[in-house]
Amino acid sequence: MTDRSQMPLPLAGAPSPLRRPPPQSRKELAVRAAGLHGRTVGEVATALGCELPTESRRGKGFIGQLAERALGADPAAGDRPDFPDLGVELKTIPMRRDIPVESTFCCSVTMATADTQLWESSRLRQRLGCVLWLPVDGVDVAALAERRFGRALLWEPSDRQLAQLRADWEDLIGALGSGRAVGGHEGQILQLRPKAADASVRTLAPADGGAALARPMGFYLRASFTATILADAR
DNA sequence: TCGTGATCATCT
DNA sequence: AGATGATCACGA
Repeated sequence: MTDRSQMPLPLAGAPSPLRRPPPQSRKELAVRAAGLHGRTVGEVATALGCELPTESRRGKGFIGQLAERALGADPAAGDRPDFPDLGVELKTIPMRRDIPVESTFCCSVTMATADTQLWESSRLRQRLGCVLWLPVDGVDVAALAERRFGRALLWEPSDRQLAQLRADWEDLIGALGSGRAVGGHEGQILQLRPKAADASVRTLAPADGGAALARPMGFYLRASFTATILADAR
């Protein structure tokens, strides 16, 4: 049997950006991710034939999508995990001296049904079942191409972490479900923030006695929580 | 248009 | 400086 995952990465100059085949197991995924350790964004982009964004403002999400290609994530996963067959979600995380710099977007909130959702079947619960964290160093030190992949961590939340997540989720979704506006200051390890193309976007959400238009929101993990996850593994 | 990939930029 | 709210790119 041919193991395509062990084939050398293609050279630059390919007609279109390449994507590696999906990994067949979590083990294989972990091995691939380990292979990125120490490589720069520029090296990996060249190997896959990806062009680097020219302005930093235009580069949002680039490293995440590059990592998806390098590891063989399913581009059509939609709101399923990035590796649907493995139940694994991929998150690149910008680091500064071993500390996460930013919060981590997890998923959007279906505002209209915020009053009837349950934790166990929630989008957040599904997406955080197993996460491959891929640190990327040099966020404020190096140009995009010089930033370097760190040591990946395949993580499943502990019972305690799951309880923390659930408690925050229930508080936050409960507030939305009751028609209350929620800002980023609420939640111990999770937060709700606006998530839309711009500040004018509105969607239908529960309101006192009915429904009203509100800003679409997304769940984010606070950087302080992500720091504990990554620190536990070191 | 929505959801996912995040980072940017302003305010405190 | 850190955190919150705003914004940019892409694919289905």
